[in-house]
Amino acid sequence: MIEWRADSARWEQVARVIRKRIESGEYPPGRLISERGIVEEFGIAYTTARKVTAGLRTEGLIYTRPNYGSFVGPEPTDNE
Amino acid sequence: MIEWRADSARWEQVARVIRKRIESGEYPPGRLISERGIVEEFGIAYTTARKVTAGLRTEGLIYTRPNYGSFVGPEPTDNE
DNA sequence: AGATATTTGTTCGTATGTATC
DNA sequence: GGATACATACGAACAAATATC
Repeated sequence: MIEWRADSARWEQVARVIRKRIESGEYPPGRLISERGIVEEFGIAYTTARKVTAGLRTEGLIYTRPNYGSFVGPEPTDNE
Repeated sequence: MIEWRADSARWEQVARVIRKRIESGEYPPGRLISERGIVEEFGIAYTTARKVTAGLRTEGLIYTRPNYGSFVGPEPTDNE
């Protein structure tokens, strides 16, 4: 369970945890936990979980295939 | 960008802009810009954007379907 | 082809706390 | 002190695309 801190937004704190899991290899390249999964695990609202994935996406740490899922790693290109 | 004036509330100033767009036909009957869209475009807080739609709703200029969206025009009745 | 399950996408509704004028 | 505005978060409903069986 996360001990929420008052000095940063919850979505940022959750993003930090997931970022660490990616960097440590706990979340290897491939499918990421779903947004609803994040809701369940961290006990946050869906709208907040959306901000988590949006943040990680902006960082380039994950990419998202619409209506399907998010993935750890760089966005794949066409020719492959 | 809106140049905020001190003589009226921000939500009123934004409502005035949207009202003009409706009356000019720039916003035709049908779906209105979302509340979050208003937040983005005008650089105001969500709670303030809520007051904008509330005001336009009170005027009867728009109606809102909960959890779905706001629409330009009169509230539809059941029998049609 | 069709039904189903899964997942993301979008939107409004509501509440709380903080800051500023 | 009250009104206004901002930031954040939770909750809920529904839409739409995708993959699977």
